[in-house]
Amino acid sequence: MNSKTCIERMKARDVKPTAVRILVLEALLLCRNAVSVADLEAALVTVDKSTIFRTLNLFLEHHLVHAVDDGSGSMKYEVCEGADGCSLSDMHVHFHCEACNRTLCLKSVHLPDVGLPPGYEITSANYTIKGLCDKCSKRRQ
Amino acid sequence: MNSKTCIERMKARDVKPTAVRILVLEALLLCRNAVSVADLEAALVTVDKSTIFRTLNLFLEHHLVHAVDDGSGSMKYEVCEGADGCSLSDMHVHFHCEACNRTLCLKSVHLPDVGLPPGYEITSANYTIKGLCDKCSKRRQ
DNA sequence: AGATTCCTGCAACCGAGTTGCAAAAAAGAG
DNA sequence: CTCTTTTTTGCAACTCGGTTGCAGGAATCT
Repeated sequence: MNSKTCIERMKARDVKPTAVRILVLEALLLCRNAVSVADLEAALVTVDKSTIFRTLNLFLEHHLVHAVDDGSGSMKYEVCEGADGCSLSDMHVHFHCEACNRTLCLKSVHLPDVGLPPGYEITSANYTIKGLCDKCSKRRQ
Repeated sequence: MNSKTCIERMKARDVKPTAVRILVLEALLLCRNAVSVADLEAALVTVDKSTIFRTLNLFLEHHLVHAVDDGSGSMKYEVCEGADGCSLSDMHVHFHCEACNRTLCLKSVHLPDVGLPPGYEITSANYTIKGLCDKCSKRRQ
């Protein structure tokens, strides 16, 4: 259904749209939150773990997705929204729920700009907050 | 030399100061930056890896140290500065240099407060910036 | 001293991520 | 269309950070 937009996204970033890559990108677009390789493995039973890894790394290099380290032990991936990949200022804060193990995108909260000392070069940044999401904090009481 | 302050710190947080724990805490206090278990293992050749882990986890529970996930693949640890452990507002931004693999504490840059949606409970937060530190960015040119 | 509890070292294990290699698929040449 | 070359994929084996079970040792208590 949205395989067309998938293919277009890939072509726009110089990624050859193979069958597996379309499956991976579709799966990524389907989930609203940041997902792990294990999540993708479960969703795409026919595709091998190493292939998913290599595909995600390819997507990362071509700025189709970005990686979110939520401190859960496994990296999460998310499709870039900007037309030209994600710039740092487009990146948002993530919330990792320690109860349900989901990583939610707080898209409204952009990464606050911090003044780095001179000479420092930024390549990426990650602001992740851990705790309980609204659903889990309610359930606990 | 500062083993006395080590013992005091532990007692203040209800941690029995054993020989190994003093060694670990001393080593942590010695380094100005956040260090990994591997770093501590190298510094304390007589102490087993699993013991260092368990010691750090004990320290974490008792708020003697806090963990910094710098996205390098190995967790880093740092002694809490506040008298009463680290509150969230005392936490600072970290910079991980991808060239020299050090994790520097930008102690002057406190974690910017973000407005979370209602119902969310925070237990910890991590803001890590990756890139090149001043020394490595100079060396590259 | 003897019993109990806590701490530590060792070895084995787990899971995320990576790599080498060969088979399969796609692209290109004639 | 067929043969060759390149790219992609699956499999298995591996690395490494982190964890766990267990037994020996140290400390604490009576």
